[in-house]
Amino acid sequence: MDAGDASQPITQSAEYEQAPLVICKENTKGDLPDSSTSAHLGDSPNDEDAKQKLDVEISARNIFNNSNAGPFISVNQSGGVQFIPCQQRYDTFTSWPGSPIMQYAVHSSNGTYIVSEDKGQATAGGMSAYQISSPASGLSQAMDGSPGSLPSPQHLTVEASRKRELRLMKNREAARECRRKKKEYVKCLENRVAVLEKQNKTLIEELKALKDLYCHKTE
DNA sequence: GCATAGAATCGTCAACCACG
DNA sequence: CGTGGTTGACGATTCTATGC
Repeated sequence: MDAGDASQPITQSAEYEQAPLVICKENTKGDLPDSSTSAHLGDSPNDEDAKQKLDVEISARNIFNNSNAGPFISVNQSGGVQFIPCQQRYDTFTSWPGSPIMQYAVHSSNGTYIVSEDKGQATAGGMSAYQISSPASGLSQAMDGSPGSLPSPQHLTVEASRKRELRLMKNREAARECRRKKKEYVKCLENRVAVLEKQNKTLIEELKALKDLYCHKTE
């Protein structure tokens, strides 16, 4: 769509599909750090450690804070399992207390699981990611206990719980995607305003020039 | 450095809608 | 009519800017 075409009505779906023309400089916790932003580099932007830290942060955010990352679970050295709220993922991953030995993140698009075995390795950008099982087969069977047997009340409870978790996970990701699209839509509108304002200014100047020309001719 | 207000972001719920 | 996707609303949490 031509951003300068003001005569076309704006439909939400069309705008959502369009790539934003205005790239807003943002650096909020939920978004990836802008390369031009030095806020995360500390006091010395040229410092090598600081640069590496920024790379690590970008990697961590890419993996755990964007739309591809689902629920996040850690297993500590004593075997305890911890569910980590989405908002705490990034901080947890980059400054982990208690040295977890394993971390899991469900990959929504293909149902695989990302596994990090070593905090230091992962935060250094060398995170190992591989497929463990699909939720539809391995994990769900492990949770159900005995596939093929008659459903017991306990089984039904577990099944209901699993369904709820699945629904929550999907809705979580849907909300993320919805917000992303909304942001994009707003950016498109802002860009449209900028283009139309510029166009308006040009037309006003053009009109003024034509008026001057006309006045000189009639004199 | 600390306290605080406001902004930003997130997960969840509920309502709505489209589809099979 | 059940199911799943989308999105507004809400409360919780985190981040950021500002004043002291």
